[in-house]
Amino acid sequence: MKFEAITIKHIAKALKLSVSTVSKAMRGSHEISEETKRNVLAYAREHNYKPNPIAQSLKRGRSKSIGVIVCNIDNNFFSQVINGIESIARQKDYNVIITQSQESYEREIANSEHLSSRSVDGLIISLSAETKNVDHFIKLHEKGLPMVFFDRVTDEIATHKVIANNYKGAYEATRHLLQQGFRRIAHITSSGSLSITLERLEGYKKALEDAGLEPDPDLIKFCPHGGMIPEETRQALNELLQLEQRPDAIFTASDRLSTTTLSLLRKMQIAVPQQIALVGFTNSISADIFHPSLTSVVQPAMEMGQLTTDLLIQLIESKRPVTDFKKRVLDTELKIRDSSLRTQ
Amino acid sequence: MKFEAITIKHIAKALKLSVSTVSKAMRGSHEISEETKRNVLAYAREHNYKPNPIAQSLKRGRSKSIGVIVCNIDNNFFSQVINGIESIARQKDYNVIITQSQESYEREIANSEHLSSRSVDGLIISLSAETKNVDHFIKLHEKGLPMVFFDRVTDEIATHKVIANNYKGAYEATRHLLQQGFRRIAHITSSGSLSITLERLEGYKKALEDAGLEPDPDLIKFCPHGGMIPEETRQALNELLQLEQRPDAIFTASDRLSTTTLSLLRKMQIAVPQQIALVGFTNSISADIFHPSLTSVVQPAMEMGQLTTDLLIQLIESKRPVTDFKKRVLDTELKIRDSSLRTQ
DNA sequence: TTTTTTTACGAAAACGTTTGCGGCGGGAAG
DNA sequence: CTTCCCGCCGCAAACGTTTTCGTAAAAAAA
Repeated sequence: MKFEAITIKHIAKALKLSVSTVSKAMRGSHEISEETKRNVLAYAREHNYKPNPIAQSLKRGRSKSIGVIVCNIDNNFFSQVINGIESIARQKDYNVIITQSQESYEREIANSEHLSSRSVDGLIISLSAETKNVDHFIKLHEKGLPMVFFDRVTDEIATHKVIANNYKGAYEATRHLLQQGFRRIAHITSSGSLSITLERLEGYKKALEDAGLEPDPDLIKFCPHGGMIPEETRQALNELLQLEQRPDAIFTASDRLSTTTLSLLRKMQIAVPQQIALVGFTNSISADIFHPSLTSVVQPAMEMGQLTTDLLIQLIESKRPVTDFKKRVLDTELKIRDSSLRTQ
Repeated sequence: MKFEAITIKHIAKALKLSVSTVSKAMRGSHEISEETKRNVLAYAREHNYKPNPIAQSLKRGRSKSIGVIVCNIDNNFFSQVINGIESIARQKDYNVIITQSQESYEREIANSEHLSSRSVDGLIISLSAETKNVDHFIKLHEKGLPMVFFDRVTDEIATHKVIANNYKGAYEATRHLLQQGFRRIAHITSSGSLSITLERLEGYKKALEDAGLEPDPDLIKFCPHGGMIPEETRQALNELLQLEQRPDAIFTASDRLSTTTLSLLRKMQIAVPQQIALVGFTNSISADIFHPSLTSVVQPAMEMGQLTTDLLIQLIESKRPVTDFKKRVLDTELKIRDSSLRTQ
């Protein structure tokens, strides 16, 4: 099954012109008479001519498409980011090719190779939880492939980055729990190799310290696979619950960890917030109908996607090599709901 | 900023061969000696040669990419479907280009034009709620562009379709409410022009009739924009609540409608299921931590995506025109949770 | 009128592949 | 000693563009 489109040749033949003339007319070149341009444009419009983007790509050496590597889209934070990416890309006539690493280092490498061999013009990346080594991206970056990181970024590559103010977001979340009177606040977080993990951890610790509390390593649990393996989260939670001094609140560091933790607590019949309070980083659109409604640190996901894409396209379209790289930090918002409120 | 890759020409020059020989060697042609093949393959591997997919596309007239049009990915049903699409596409070395209609007819048209002019080899489509007319797809289909519909399908185009058993899913959901003793069961659904809407509506009505109840038109509310406009859902719900005989249960027909309805009921302080019970079509991974946990009709979303993609690729790669089109119907699963349980 | 400039267009190469065909050399068959 | 065949490889065209360069004819300047 094939589907033949009209080409510049057909127009040339029909109008008794050369292909070059038609091409120039289509692009409004000054070396074509107004009359010819009108004729060509009219014919093109009438026959719904669209230049073949593949031929254009081959000629120009640019594909007008950008690749995206995220851990997974089945998650409100990332799907909102992608909404933002798409809106800008579309506006600037770029295609978006989305791939998912599922938090796997190997799949991240496979995706980056696939995308670059697919000749995307640039890459938007949020690292997988398993990733400890970014050589695969360094190699591509050295070859000149523009890339912008968001959310889970790396310091090893000099390029633009867009992140939320994770430190501040975590600080505020923890401070809120402290203000509510909780004292043994645990932290369930993602892989220790992720930038977001460290930043959020710092915010959490600082809030404790500012309240005169010493961060307790026993209360900090890492999930190396970012919660993609449910058992991982279950174990982290179990370890917390079996401490002699059980935590009275938990601060979870990502979307998936937050929902999984809430779900587990519910299954274990542990009342939230009466027995354990909960605050989580999440962009879930349903956080207000959770049981209990979940106090959340919300990231400006859509805006992050838009900003990231803007920066990437700037990079792609810049004539001269860019050396001035920005790290844009966007503020989060703490939405206080029931899961973190001190009862009685 | 450009990023030069190694081409067949470089290999040819290095090995003192012609480009055609290299090309044939790469593809294992029988008219090339084993030794030459070995040399070429070795050199290619060593220098990490990857054929330029754009040049291949131009030559072959196929782009090895498929376009997807869904209403929006910020929704567990669709993101799970896309997971399924991606897994098969990747496996068969196709790219996936995702676009969102946001339930808008105009954006759906714009997306279909954009994708087809981007020379995708085929289209995967779930219609927008606003769409009443599918001429834009008919035109593309007549030109020979392969397409497969899923979820929200149309009878006007003869091609493969993949849907859930909406009739049965709705029937079972309604019957479950009836078995729990509810009698005035309302139905909040999407646009009346959508296939899923009609099928679910039929299932709902049939269950009522089988229980000896007459479907009451006052209890059936349509949301022409599929719930993308929150006000729409609010109004539908308000109208139901203001009936002289208030419903004692609601059956919602889509992911977004379900979560929005639950959220509204909560804001209005209407106890679920005590005052009004709720069952909804939803693939939300968080349905079990909703307040109350939401009884859901779950669709096999991932499987639907996989099946759809399989069928599309069959269509794309088929030598002869396909005339035998299938409509695959997959069973849903009713997950009974708290929101539908009769209290006392 | 002759020369120069301008206008408007066409020819051809190039982007990186794939593929039909033609050719060269050597061994087998006549 | 010819003829034929076959294995192996290169030439060139093609996919649909863009772009450089060349060149007619018309217009302007001399």
